[in-house]
Amino acid sequence: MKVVKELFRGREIDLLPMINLDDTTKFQRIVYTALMRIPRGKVSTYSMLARASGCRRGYRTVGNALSSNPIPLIIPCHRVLRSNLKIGGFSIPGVDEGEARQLKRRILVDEGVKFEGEKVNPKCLWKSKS
DNA sequence: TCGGTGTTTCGGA
DNA sequence: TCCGAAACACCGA
Repeated sequence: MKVVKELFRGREIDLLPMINLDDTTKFQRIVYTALMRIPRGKVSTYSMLARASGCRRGYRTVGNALSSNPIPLIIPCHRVLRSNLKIGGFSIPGVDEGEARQLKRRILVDEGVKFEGEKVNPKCLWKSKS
């Protein structure tokens, strides 16, 4: 948990190589890689990740990949929102769902993402095409 | 083998 | 504009 704190205090992550991708599928790796490309303070959506992964209708798979991500929070699954800019679901094993959602929002705020109620500021959206 | 998943998109009314 | 259905890929029972 200490590491996690450090992560969101502004330190960039070089932990990607540490992540064992052997247990992940090809599609998941694509998703994770795309996720890592999201800069701090930016967020993405399931749809965008799906597009980035090559499958326009792979959003469900993306959600599945995120929910079963090897290292929650290190893989910035918290930067993934629904297409309507709402948080959507977020759960961490061993953490209450409500707590996890709060944590997610807090992390995003800490990273510079601006919230408008339950939604995030569209300006904080990260576009793979830029 | 089957159904569910942190959802989205598309077509018809 | 709104509602219903279908959709890629993958995981667990």
